[in-house]
Amino acid sequence: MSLQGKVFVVDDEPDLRRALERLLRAEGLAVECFGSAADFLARPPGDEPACLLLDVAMPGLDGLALQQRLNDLDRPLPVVFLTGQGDIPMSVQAMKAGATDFLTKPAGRDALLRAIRAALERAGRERTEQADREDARARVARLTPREREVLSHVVMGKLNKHIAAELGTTEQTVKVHRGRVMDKLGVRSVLDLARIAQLAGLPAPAP
Amino acid sequence: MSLQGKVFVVDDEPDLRRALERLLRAEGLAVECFGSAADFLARPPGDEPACLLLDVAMPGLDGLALQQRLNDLDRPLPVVFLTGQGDIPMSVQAMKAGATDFLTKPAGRDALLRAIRAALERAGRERTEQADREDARARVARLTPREREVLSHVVMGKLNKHIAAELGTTEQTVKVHRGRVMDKLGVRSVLDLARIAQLAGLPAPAP
DNA sequence: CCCCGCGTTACACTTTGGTTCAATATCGAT
DNA sequence: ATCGATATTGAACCAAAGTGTAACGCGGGG
Repeated sequence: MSLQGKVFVVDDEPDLRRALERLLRAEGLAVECFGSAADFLARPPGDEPACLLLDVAMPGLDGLALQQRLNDLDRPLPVVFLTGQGDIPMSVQAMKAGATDFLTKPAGRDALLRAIRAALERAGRERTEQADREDARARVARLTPREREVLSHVVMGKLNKHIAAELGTTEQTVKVHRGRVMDKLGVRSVLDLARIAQLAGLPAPAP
Repeated sequence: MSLQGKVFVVDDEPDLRRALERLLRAEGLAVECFGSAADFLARPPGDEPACLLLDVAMPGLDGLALQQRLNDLDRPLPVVFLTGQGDIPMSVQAMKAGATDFLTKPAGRDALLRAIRAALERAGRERTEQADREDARARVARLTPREREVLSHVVMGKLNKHIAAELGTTEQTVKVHRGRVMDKLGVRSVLDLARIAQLAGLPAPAP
C-alpha cells in the first residue's frame, strides 16, 4: 500500500527524466514527465494529490520561476527541487517559497524517495483542506445576499434582535433568514455555522 | 520608530560579534551577544519579542543543534543563520526546522538588516499568539474538572440534555456548570467559548 | 400575464439557554 | 470537627432560539 498520488517530473535532460521515471514507477508511483516548465503549465491541472520534482536550472522558465508561478496562480503544489548547480541563496529562496525539499544531484535514491513521499503526504493533507474550503465556499455561495449578511452577523455572536436592529428589520425576519441559512448549509448548531463561515473566508469574530 | 525587540547574537568569533553588535545598535536595536550556544542557553529567557542571529559552525553545540534544542524546549525563537562554511543540505535543514533566513558570510549589510527585521516581525506575531494561548490555558486551568468536562462537550455543539445524559447527571446540573464556565472564562457567547477552548488546545469538534 | 425566488412581517408555539435562590453531600485541609 | 471548595439537584422564571403557517410586495423570465 504505497502512497497514492502522482509525481510530475520537470527536467530538461531526457536521460535524467527517463531514469527518474523508472525509479519512481518501480515504487508504484504514477509519473508524468515534462521537458520544460511551459510544457507542464500547458497541462490542464488535475485534482488528484500530486507533487512536483523539479530541476532548478532549465532553459526558459527556471524551476524557481515555475514555483512562483504556481503559487501566484493559487494552484500550489508541493515541490521537491533537484539540481546540479545550486547554491545556498537559491535553496533558501526555494524553501522560503514553500518548497518541501531541495536536493542536489546526484541525490541518493533513499533521500529522493523520502522527499517525494513527504511531498505527497503534504499534497494529500492540502488537498483535503482545499476540498473542505471549496465545499464551504460553494455552500455559502448558494445563499442569497441577505442570508449571507445575516450569517456574517450570526457568526460574530450577536443576538437576533441586535442583528435585526443593525439590518433595519425585525427579529422575526432574522429568524427566518437564520433558519434558511441553517437549512441550506446543512447544519444544526451555531458552532458548525462558524466553522463553515471561517472555512469560506468570512470575517472572523474579533476578540 | 524602528522595530522593537531584541537581537541575540551567538557567534564564537569575538571580532565578528563586536562588528555585528555595532551594526545592529546603530539601527536602534537592542543587542545581546554570546560566545557559545551554551552561554545563550544559560541565560534565563525573557518575554520580549526577540530573534536569534546565529553562526552555524561553532565549537560545542553548533547552530543547528541550538535551533533544535530551542524548538524541543518549546521556546521557539525566529532564527537567522549566518555562516561562512555552509552547504545546501545544511541550509535546507535549517529552513525545514523553521529558520527565518540563512545568510552566507560575508553578508551584505542590507540583506542582514532585512532578515533581522523580518525575524523580529515574526517574533512579534508569535509573541501575541503565544500570549493568547497562555491566557486561554490559564483561564481553562481555573475551572474545576467537572466544568472542563462540560466545556469540552459544549464546544462540540451538543445540547445540554445530551451532555447531561452522557455525564450521567441532570440538565439542571449541566446548566449550572455551563453558567459557571461562562462566568470564569469571562465570556458571553458559545462562540467565544469555542475560541478559547481551541486556543487552550481542547479537542476540536469533528465535522 | 403568471410564476417563482427573494425579502419581509405577523402570530402562535415549543425547545433550549441561562439566572437565581435554596439545599444537600463529599472531601480535603486547617 | 469545622470550614471551604466541589458537585449535585430542585423549582421557578425569563430570554432567546427555532418551527410552522400564512400572508404581502417586488422583480425578472418564460
